[in-house]
Amino acid sequence: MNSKSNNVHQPLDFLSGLALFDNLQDQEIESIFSLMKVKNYRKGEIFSIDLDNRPRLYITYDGQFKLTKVNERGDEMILRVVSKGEVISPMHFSHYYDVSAEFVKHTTLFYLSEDKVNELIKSSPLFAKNIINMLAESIQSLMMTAEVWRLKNTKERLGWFLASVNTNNLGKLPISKSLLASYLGMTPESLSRALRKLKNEGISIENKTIKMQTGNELCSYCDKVIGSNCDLFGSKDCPLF
Amino acid sequence: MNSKSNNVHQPLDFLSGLALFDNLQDQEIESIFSLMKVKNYRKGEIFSIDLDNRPRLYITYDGQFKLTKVNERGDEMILRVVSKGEVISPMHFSHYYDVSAEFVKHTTLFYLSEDKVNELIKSSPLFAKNIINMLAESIQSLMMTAEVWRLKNTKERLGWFLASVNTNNLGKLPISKSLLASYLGMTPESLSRALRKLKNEGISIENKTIKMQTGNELCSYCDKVIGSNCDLFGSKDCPLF
DNA sequence: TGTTTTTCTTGATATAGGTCAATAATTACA
DNA sequence: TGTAATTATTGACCTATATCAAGAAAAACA
Repeated sequence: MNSKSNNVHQPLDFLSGLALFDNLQDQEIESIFSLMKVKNYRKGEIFSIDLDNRPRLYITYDGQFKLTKVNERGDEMILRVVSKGEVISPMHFSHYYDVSAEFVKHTTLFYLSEDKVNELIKSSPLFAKNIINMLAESIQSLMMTAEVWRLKNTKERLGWFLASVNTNNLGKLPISKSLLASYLGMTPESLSRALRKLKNEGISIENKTIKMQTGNELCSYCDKVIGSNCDLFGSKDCPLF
Repeated sequence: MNSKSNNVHQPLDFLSGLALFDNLQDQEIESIFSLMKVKNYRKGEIFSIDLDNRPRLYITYDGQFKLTKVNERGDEMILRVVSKGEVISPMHFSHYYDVSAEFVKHTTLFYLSEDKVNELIKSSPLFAKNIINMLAESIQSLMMTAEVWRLKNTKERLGWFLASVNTNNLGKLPISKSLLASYLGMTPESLSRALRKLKNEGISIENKTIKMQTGNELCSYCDKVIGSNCDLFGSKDCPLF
């Protein structure tokens, strides 16, 4: 990748902060970085990940996009919202599985070809372990999402999402309400009604920030996976124990 | 593992047929086999995969079980039905994610501890690649299931499942109707009604076997991922192209 | 082979959440 | 700063599928 010499460190620092490069030496990361290509996408742009351009691994250097699947009727399902620092590897999906990336913000992606990734896996057991961890996280997140869709009603789904945002993003909503509705598998109308119900329980959103009356109202929507990086987790005040 | 010397080859042959051991040498598989433990489960038995006994990788030597998640209200969601030859690796789930294995048939599992698996990953890039493939397949299957639940109605869900059984299991239903209903996220009543609608389209089930009037009625419920191992796939008779 | 138990099917009814349409609140833009 | 465009909210209504209850069919058992 050709960058001006004065800002070449910025993306390198960025990469070494990612779990995908955990335990790798700086020079190793640097050599991987030299194999990467960059691509920019404008807000609103859609990029179909199909047979032609899938076999890759993408790293989100900046921006945000949603990974979606659309059926014949035009109904859309959001598989994942991918933000800065997150990795997706469509190279690990079936070659016949068509998904689309729809960019919510102006986005810069770094990518590695399937072959390069597989070479790295072969040559570096540490990198292989990081890839395994990344896939494992993806599985965990898909299982959680499945559970949320299947076993929770609209209010519980929203509560669950807010609880996770509250522990992992300091109460600041990372996405718009309509994107959230779609991500949670409901209409904006239902999200609005769910929000009203939560307001009765002391939970509200004021310009993209979660507000609570006493501060622990969302605990009843938490689970052990999202709660595991909460300050209260496991303490006597945590209702999960 | 201590087996009688005369039937020790049977499980070894079984293991070398698994994708998890692709490209590994016989002696390598043998040495992995010697690290494995066996456990038998009776039909109906439930085994909770939680903090205490999760960090493992399980191989289903024989039988069948469902991997389920239950919520506070007692609603159950089937994440996966695991049959002979299939592998699950709860060691790759979050340590706080509680799932249960409920045995549908008498089942024999082989397992490896998390540490052993991680050692193998470190020492064998080929094994690491196989683990990656296994996780990737798991991701693919979870994405498909999510799509089925979210974007298809009951009739379409059933049609999709039957189409996949038809290409991958020669039209023989691998599970009972009530288990199927639960797997497809509907009640047995809804499954029954969906089946009646499909009968009008020339698709029916007669003692656990799919019957069709002309033989291609299920094609309209197929998708590229399940269709990719169908004889018609890509031909002029395949409606997906 | 008959009897019990389980599984499946059918009909009647209930309900969560979708759709449609109108209005309100934001945000973008000139 | 005002106007247009977008996004969010509310209410009325509708529909797919769950629930409940009864009966039929199939499987298990003795």
